[in-house]
Amino acid sequence: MSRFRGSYEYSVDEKGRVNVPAKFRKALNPDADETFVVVRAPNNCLRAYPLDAWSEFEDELDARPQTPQTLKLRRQLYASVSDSKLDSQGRISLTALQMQISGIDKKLILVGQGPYIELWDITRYEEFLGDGDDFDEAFFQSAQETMKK
Amino acid sequence: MSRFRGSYEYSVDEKGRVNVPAKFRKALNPDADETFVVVRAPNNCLRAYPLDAWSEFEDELDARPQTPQTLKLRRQLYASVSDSKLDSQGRISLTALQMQISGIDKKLILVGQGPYIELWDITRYEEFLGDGDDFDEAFFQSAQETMKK
DNA sequence: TATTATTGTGGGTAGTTGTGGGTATCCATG
DNA sequence: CATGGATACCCACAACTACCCACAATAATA
Repeated sequence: MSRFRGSYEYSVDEKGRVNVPAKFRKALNPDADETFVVVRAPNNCLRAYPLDAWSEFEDELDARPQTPQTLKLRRQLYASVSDSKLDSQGRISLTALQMQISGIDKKLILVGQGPYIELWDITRYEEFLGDGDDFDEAFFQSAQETMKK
Repeated sequence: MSRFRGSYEYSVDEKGRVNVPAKFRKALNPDADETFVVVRAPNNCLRAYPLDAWSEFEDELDARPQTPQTLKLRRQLYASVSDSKLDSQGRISLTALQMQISGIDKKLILVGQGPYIELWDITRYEEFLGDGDDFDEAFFQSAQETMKK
């Protein structure tokens, strides 16, 4: 399974193309067929899933009972989904909608989050993390959770 | 499992490379693929986990339900994460962000902490420890906590 | 204490990667 | 069929990374 770690600050060109860091490309599972699925995620950022991981998620989504909630979620999710194969220079491209939602226009940051990558407009990212430096607090809380096992 | 003991005072070069003490390299689990995952830790220091140990933690993190809280924690954690394979001279490299957070610029100390290594700017480390020698107190307090369980 | 081997430090260099453009091809539309 | 817009492909330059080698410092051995 693909695992992404580290954060990289890049830029989108005027055609909506984003370079995927070489490290991420190397970490990409061959089953993913060089393809990322980009989708909207909470806090107005984007996520890029390797195709194979996304397919699994889709299967799981299909299996859910069709309640009004899941139906709504499916519609909202799929509205923003695009799949994008790495081009010959190792880039993927974002749709206009995705750029609009995420506020990405020039500088962005790609953050490896284990099984997927998050894409943020650089300004929004710093704002999100900068809201009070409660890192230490969060850390100890998490450590506690882990220990519960 | 890897076990690191002892502390070593080294220096970062202008490219952000840090030598890993020979003793630590020998203690590294072969499963770690010569790779350390460096991440921010409490008190503005850094931790280096062997890849295999870090992966276990990631699996546990992935298994958690995606609530706003866990998402934020993940982001805070991953914001500073990098993975770094030992180069041909047995060094790992720190990112600009990691050096900024930890204040490491020239001299640093690597402290073996059992399953992981802590990296401190040498000045901050001495300040942190120097704030009153409360070793005895800490020793007895911690021993008591352990007994409670 | 002398000798040798190992380990830490500091660059230099070649290859890879990121950025920005240009050009061709395809598709929808008039 | 012609036109405009979008997409994919290709190339060139700049920047960076990883690799290599040399030297210094330390530790180990006799």
